[in-house]
Amino acid sequence: MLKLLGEYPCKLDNKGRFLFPARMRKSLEEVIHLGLVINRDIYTRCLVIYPQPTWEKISADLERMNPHNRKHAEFIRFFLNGATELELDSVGRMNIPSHLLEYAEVDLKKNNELVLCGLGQKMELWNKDTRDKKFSMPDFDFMQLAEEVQNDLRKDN
Amino acid sequence: MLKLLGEYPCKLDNKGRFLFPARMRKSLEEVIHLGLVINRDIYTRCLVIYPQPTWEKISADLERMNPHNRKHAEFIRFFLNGATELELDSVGRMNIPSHLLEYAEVDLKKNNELVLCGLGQKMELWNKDTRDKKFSMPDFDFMQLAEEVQNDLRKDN
DNA sequence: CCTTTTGTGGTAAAAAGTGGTAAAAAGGAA
DNA sequence: TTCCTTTTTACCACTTTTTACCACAAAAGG
Repeated sequence: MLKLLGEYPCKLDNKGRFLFPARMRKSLEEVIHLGLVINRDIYTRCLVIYPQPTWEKISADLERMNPHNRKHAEFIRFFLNGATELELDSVGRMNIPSHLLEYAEVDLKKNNELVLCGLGQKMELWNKDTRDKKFSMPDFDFMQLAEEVQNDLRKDN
Repeated sequence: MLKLLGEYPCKLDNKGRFLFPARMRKSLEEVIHLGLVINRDIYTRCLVIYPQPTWEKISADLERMNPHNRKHAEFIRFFLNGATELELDSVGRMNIPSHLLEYAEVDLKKNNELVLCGLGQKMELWNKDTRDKKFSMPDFDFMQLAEEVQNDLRKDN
């Protein structure tokens, strides 16, 4: 069972290739040979990287949707359009499609610093600036968020 | 059943590695081979170190959350991103990720003194200065805090 | 058809991380 | 106190990872 954790700073090289952090590669040892899929995150301006087994679960969910329902079809279109299979080269680099980089607000000319984060079964890839800004926003109050979430859980018991 | 207690002064070496105090290592004897997880504390600028069994309980709570609820998702993101598995080397040293050190206000250049405290099932790791300051704040009145907490307990019974 | 750009793959050097050891310091026991 | 053991510190050597380049092939443009 995958339990991806932690934050790893990383960069794009001058050709825009993304060097996958060695530590995270090790956490993925068991599954990385099956390949990775990268896609837009639905809710925020970051990218999500799924190890193949996780992606399969997501695919299964999509297949349960109704392609004749307009809303569902629309969602599926948008979602699948982003998704791309990724391969690492011998040094552990990969090419991220430019439309995805744009979505994540990454502009090679301005800034090549990214952050790769573990989220259990998947990973998130952020533009460092975007992420820093997000967590330092005045309306991001983690302590309050934590309290609210804890209360939600308590109610369920 | 773990009952971690006490305060231990400790330091980072010049490469930023944290030498786990020998006494605490002994208190952890039974479980340390399973590994440790370190994370940000939710409410204050210190780090929390969980022996694996404790971490598993926390993980179980997280899994009960709803990943499609935005608040929950946000919480999970921030919480899991901080967490990192740690291993001690043969001498009992470990590498604490730099983003966590930053969170705990530890700057290797300025100050490498830390305090590790036992808290029953988990441990807290503080920057010594931060901790000293906290306990000497004019608004930190331990006796009053104690009274309030005791009263809360009485109500619950 | 030639020139320029872009995408790939590779490599050498720099930087960071890892592991070990000797000596110093601290803690305990006699 | 003094001696002995354990713990910590300060180094050093080695390995891995990352960075910065370079070279080539394919594609694009004139």
